[in-house]
This record gives sequence, C-alpha cells and structure tokens, in this order.
Amino acid sequence: MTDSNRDMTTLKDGAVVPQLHLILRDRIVTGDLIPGQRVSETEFAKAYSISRQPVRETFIKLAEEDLVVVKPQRGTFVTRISVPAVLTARFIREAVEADIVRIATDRATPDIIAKLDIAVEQQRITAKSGTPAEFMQLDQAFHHQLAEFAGKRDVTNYLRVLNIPVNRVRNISARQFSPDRLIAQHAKIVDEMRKHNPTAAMEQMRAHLREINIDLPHIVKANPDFFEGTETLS
Amino acid sequence: MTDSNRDMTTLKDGAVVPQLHLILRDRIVTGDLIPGQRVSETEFAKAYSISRQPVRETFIKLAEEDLVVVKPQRGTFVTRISVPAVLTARFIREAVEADIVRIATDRATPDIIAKLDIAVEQQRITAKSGTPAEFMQLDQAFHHQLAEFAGKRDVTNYLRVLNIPVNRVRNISARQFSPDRLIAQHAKIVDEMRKHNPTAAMEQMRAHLREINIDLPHIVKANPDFFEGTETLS
DNA sequence: AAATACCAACTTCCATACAAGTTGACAAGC
DNA sequence: GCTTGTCAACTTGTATGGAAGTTGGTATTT
Repeated sequence: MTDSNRDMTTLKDGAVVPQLHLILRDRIVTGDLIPGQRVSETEFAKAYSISRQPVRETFIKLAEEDLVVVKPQRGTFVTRISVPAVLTARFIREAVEADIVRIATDRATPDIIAKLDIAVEQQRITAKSGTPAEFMQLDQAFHHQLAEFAGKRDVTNYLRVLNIPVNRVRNISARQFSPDRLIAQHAKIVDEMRKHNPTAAMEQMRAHLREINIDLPHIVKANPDFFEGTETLS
Repeated sequence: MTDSNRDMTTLKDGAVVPQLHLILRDRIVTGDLIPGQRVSETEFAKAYSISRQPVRETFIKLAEEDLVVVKPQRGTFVTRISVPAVLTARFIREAVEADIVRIATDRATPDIIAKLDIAVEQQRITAKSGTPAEFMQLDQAFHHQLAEFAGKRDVTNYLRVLNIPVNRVRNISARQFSPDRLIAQHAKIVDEMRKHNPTAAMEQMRAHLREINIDLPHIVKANPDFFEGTETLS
C-alpha cells in the first residue's frame, strides 16, 4: 500500500474497519509495529479520531491472522513471529508448489516460458535498482504466475494467511540476504520447465523453498526477541 | 461439541463471544443453519439473551472463516459452500499429505504401524455401529495421526480453516456415500507403509484424496442451492 | 394500468457509558 | 528488609442508543 494513510490522523470516508485493518496489518507485517509491542484500543482510537469499537473489531480480525493476541482485561500485543508457523508454512508451500510446478511443466508452452523469462529478468533489474519491498512483490508474483499456469490460480489466495509469518520474517531481514541466490534458483526452475523435465523442475522448486530453513536460524539469532517457539529449531 | 449449549437459551458464565463462536460455527458446519440462510445480530441477541455487540463480533470471526458474509446495511447470510474452495483445499491436501505419508513411511516403526492398524479397525467398527459424525471424527484423527508420525503435528492446525468447506460438504452428504470405500483406502495406505514403500503409499494417499472429485458433482447436483461457483466443475 | 415518489421497517455501523478484571505502585505491618 | 493489603489507573468485555443505508410495500401521479 501507499503511505497516504499512514500519517496517523485521517481516514477516508466510508467504512472504517476495512481501512484500519489494512493499515495496521501493513504496519505489523512491515515491522513498523514490532513483535511483542503493546497496543490498545484507546491508543488507536485517539490516533485516528474514531471510537474504540472499530479498533476493537479490527483487533479481532488481526487476531484471526495471528498478528495480535488479545488477552482479556490484560491488553493486546503484537504477536512475536512463531517459528513453528514459519516452518510449517514452508513445508506446506514446498509440497504444494512442487505439485504446481509439475503441472505447469506439463502444460508449458513457449508463450508461458517466455513470460516466465521476462519475470525473472525483471527480478534481476529490481534487485539492482529497486527496493527490497519491490523485489518481494515480484517474488510473490512469480510464484503466483506459476500457480496460474498450472490452473491453480486460487491456491495463492487460500494460502495467504499461511504466508503472513513468512513475509514478516522477510521484512525484518530484507537487507541481510541478497536476492541474487533466489533469482538464480528461479532461473533454474524455468530452465527445467523449458526442457520439459517436470521431476527436475520439482526438485529445483523444493530446493528453492528450503532456503529459508538455512536462513531462519541466523535471523532468529540476530533478533531473538522478535520470535517465539525458537526451541523448535534445535 | 456436546449439545448442552444448543438449547438456544442459556450460556455459561464468562466471555460470551468464544462460546457463541463455537456454537454458531458448529450449527453452520453441521447444516443446522443452511447455506444462504439470512441471520441477524438482533435475532441471536434475543435468542441467547445477550446484546447485539457480542453477536456482531462473533459474525466477524465467522466471516473470517468464510462461514457467513456480512453485507453492510443489507444483512448477514450463511455462505453457500464455495466449489472452488473445496477443490483448492483438496488439491492442497493431496500435495501436503502425500509428502507427509512419504516421510511417515520412512519413519515407520512396527509400533507406529500397529497404532495405525488399530485406528483403521476402529473406523470399521464405527462405520457399522456409530454415527456419521463419529466416523468423520475418526477419519480426521487418522490423517492427524499420520502427520504426527511424520513430525508435522502442526500442519493439521494450520490447515484447519482450509478444511472447513470440505467438512461442510461431508456433513450435508453424510448418508449419501458409504465409509467402506474410505476405510479400504486407509488400509491400503497403511499396507504400503508396512512394506516400506513410500512411493506406493503416496500414490494410495493421492488416490484417496481424489475421491471427493468424483463425489462432489453428485452432491452439488443433489443440493444445487447449497453451493456457489458450481460452474467451476465443468 | 403502469411508472414513480414516498416512507416505514429493517439491516449493519459507530459512539458512548459502564461493568469486570488485571496490574503496579505504595503504604502498613511483620 | 520483606511481605502483604489497598487502591487507583489501566485494560478488554458488554449493553444500548442513534446514525446511515437498504428494501419493499403503498399510495400518488401520469
């Protein structure tokens, strides 16, 4: 989203809850509101000049996405990033996207391969001259494209909530790891698809999605108080 | 859940929203509240002798699970079951549980195989003398057991919301299809695990989870107004 | 008869007041 | 010093009134 609504004061006319939901979700996922931080209904009510009720209902939605946790009579807190949630999301994505890439390879036409080549090339350009957030957007678009080419356009939507903790990790560690490695892996996947080798394409995809298993321990070690369930790593 | 709280009148002391959330979710998933049915805040507020606010907040949670849809100033309605959601959930489960069964086969000890044999046997017993709901519970427990044996205990929890539409389908069609076929497939999966044949076990699992692709068109045809997005089937 | 204007009865949305429980500071007593 | 009791200031939870918008029936007008 643009930061037109992040001046902490004005909301557009119309329903308040959907707007606030998007704003606060973005602020949490990008790390503007940090894991463990205490928030409160009155705090945002004053900041955005609205009543407690819409803020409260926004908190309920954020809680369903595991972005905040509401402790009755005690307070509401930005959740720390759950390591098991990240690992589980990764495992699910590996299984699902392996199947997607197998189907996409079977369906691959020269036209599809060309579009994927263009996508990878744009990633290279953005990695050099763009922001980490822009590269992240392109990365997600690439995986969504593969799903579309496999005829599984909906999969991305239904796994959206699952990917939230993964995105949080990437946002707080955007500058710690270079995108070059990821781009090279994307290119390898496309190459195997070009050769109509579904098994090899699947293996490249699985290896690609296993990367975070290697990075995660370092990220956790660098920001231990942003995470919970860290004992799962050992 | 027990039906101790389904007398439409009394709730236990304590927080109201969590109780009402469980009650209404159960009533929708089991088909007591039917797809497309109109509901309203005041309706349940009167029925349970509470104010509109807790009902409203419950609706928000149900909406996040795609069990109701809130149309501002127009009303709240029990969602019709989304055919694309069912098909996508099935696809995701096939990919994930195939991987799970592969890992579980690699890890399979005689002790694990014995536990799975017992589970299948209990399914046979319940299929004969139990209720469809009880069998459904055992079926879910079986798949959860496999995830545990693969060291992926969390997967079931994180895919819970995804499975909701699938469970709705099974509840409205519980008597239309016999469980014998499913039990036989469970047995085949365990047999391949016993033989330490991960590839065959995976294939049996995939075939098992593809069953709903065959049943779904008939269920939709028998209850067309319980579904939406039915054109996806053609 | 048919189209239109009106309006009463509904709905969800938001604001506000109060209820109920938690927490931490601070003073009293051991 | 250390424990304990008190209580004020917070938190979220619930109730209720009114605002804003939709809907469908009913007169009114053409």
